Amino acid sequence: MAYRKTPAEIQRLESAREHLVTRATDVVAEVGWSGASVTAVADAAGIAAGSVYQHFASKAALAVEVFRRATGHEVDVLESVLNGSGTPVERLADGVRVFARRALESRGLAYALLAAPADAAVGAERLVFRRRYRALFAEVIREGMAQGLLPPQNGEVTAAALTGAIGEVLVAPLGSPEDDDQDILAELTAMALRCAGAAPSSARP
Amino acid sequence: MAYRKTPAEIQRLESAREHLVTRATDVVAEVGWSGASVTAVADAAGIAAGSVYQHFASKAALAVEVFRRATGHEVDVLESVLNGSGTPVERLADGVRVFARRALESRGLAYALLAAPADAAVGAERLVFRRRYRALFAEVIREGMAQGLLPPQNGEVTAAALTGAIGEVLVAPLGSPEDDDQDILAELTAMALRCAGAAPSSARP
DNA sequence: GAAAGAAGTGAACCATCATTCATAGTTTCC
DNA sequence: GGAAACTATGAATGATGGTTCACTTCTTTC
Repeated sequence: MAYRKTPAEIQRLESAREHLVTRATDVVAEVGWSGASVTAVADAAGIAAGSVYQHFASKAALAVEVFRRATGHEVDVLESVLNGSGTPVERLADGVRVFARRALESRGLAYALLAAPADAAVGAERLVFRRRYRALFAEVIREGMAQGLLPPQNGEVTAAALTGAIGEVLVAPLGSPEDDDQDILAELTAMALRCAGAAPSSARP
Repeated sequence: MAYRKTPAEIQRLESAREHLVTRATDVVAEVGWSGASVTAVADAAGIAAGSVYQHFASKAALAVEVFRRATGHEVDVLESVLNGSGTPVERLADGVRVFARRALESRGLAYALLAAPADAAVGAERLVFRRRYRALFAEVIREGMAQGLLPPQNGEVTAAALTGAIGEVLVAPLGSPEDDDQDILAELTAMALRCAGAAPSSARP
């Protein structure tokens, strides 16, 4: 008499939700938050608009999930690089490089996550993640200072600056059309090291 | 028979428009773009909602005017400082300091202009002004390089980074509550100089 | 296979605001 | 003073897009 979801059914629902989040992310990457209406997202996922509400209480909740998923992944990657091997300065350079490369490889999504106008809930979430980025950078800078590789400074300020600087450089339609991503990457990394006060060319080759 | 606006009438209309822009700016500074509905703005200016359309073709046009007015002023101030007296490095430091101080003095407005979610027209305008900030910084950096005060670098990238870094530091609710604006200002300026690669303490005292 | 419980559907609903417009009020000019 | 030209008003209008819900379709259980 009692109806209980069979494991297969639970699995199916779970992957339907997953699929929705994935496709919603695609839509956001392509047309930005503003273009990602419930209808558009539902269409992309191949379900009815109403069905979105089987998985999420509101559009905002879905948007937040999309943001968390994508950004969380980037934070994890950055964290593992920043806590990897090498001197703090080398790790900082690697972190910036990896972060920027990934962003340049999927510009649409990067723009949506970093800068595009978004609804309030996503905006709030952005602040949370910015703080996490900042904390990660701040820690490496602290280590660099402790080891005498970086000059004394307010690590929080530098970390915030790095976060902002990287975002701006990646998002701004810089100078000449397609100014060669390789160049941008190199310049950005060099800038980040200067910003933290690293001695010139103390980074990994 | 013909009706011609008398000078006094023209004056009255002009200052009504002015008053509207001013009050709209206040509203935006207080509650952000999202809270600045036509009704709210009209109320603040003491006129009816419909009257807004005597002065502006659309809400977006008013928003753009508010943004241009406020941001244009900041750009002018920055420009005059960056083109002032002293070495390029000193001027860069002064520019960052002045810009940041002004932003900290009216945080609400600064946030609205720099970072707050805004409608598309304002977003587009923001890009335009960001480019102007970038150009201003880039010029000083170029001069610094020419005079051998700054190391070789892609000035556009550094300039974009500075723009982003300053914005982020100013907008982020940094670390400890009220971390003393004076400190933030000093650290931010120091960071900017490092970022451009200036030799330590080559700035004005 | 049939009843019960869920999930899926999509058209209708509704809230929010920007915008309009019929009306009222002002200013100009003879 | 009064006609003409214009400005101000604010309630009504309309567009957008998230959310609901009566109904259909699918799953489970016996």
